[in-house]
Amino acid sequence: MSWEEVFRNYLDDKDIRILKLLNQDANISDAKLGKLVGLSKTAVRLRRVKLQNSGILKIVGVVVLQNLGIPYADLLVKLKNDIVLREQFINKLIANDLVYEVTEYMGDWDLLIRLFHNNIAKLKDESLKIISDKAVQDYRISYVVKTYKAWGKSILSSI
Amino acid sequence: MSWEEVFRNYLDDKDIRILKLLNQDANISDAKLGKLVGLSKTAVRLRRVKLQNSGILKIVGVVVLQNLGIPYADLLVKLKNDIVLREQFINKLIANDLVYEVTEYMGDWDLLIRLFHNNIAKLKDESLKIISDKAVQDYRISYVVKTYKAWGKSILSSI
DNA sequence: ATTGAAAAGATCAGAGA
DNA sequence: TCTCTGATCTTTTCAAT
Repeated sequence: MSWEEVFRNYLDDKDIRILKLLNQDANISDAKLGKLVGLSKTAVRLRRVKLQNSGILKIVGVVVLQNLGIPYADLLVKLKNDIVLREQFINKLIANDLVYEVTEYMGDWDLLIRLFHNNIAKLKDESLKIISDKAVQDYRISYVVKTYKAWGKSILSSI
Repeated sequence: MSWEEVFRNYLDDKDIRILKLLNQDANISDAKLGKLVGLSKTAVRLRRVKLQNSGILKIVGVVVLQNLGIPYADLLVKLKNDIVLREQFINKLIANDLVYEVTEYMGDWDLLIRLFHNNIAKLKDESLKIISDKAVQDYRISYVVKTYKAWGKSILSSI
């Protein structure tokens, strides 16, 4: 079962190929994309811009923390049943520069929070600071050893 | 406490500014970066390429699953203490197109696996298939409701 | 889809620290 | 030795047709 087979429900083959090629190499030009996909560069351009405007495709400059040697950790958090507190807490997380990711779950845990810091001691301090918020009911900390794959692609080999 | 203060231990000010600007907008040109940072476009280019070659910076075309309406989930997995089984399992995950992320932890859980599929039923099937591997000792499934922030930036507003 | 002007990308020899 | 600069040439982008 592949990428294409899932995305086929949402996009046509040419859009899927464009996404796949841009996932492999975000700097590929519209002209090259066109040759590979079988469209004029103008047509590719229109499709690409449409995908970007709809938020399906994002070209992102990502700092790979593990290649810098910066330690990071994931917090699993269970929140109290207070919508206002919950919203304030999430907004605080989004505004916090040291928070790399915030994902909401349905299930035992409410949030996954990924954060980073200079060293493990500071990482723990920041984690404790975050979970001391009154919106938090329970939590678990997991320190990251290594990320093998991210954004749908292996990040160990190649660019 | 900010981005810059953490990265200062690893990079100089100009590299940090380049990373930050590219994180905000991956399509900014070397010339504009140069004006903002105070370098010629050639100098910016050299720094950017160096950051990319060292794996610290990646410019990635990302498919934003939630903007496509594709459901995804995180599996927390505890592995058995068998190095060979463990390695085979991780390699299988990396090769699996439906697996979006694989992160290794130190702690109660060994792996975070993020995967996606057409619908929740298939997502569950694929999850069960993955955790039926003989390397797996225990697991938890968390379905994702929403991702607020990723790659160090809010993904709800803006590009 | 084609065109043309403006912008960006890529390369290089030489300056400067 | 390492980094920056400015000149030059190629390619891409982008809007108009």
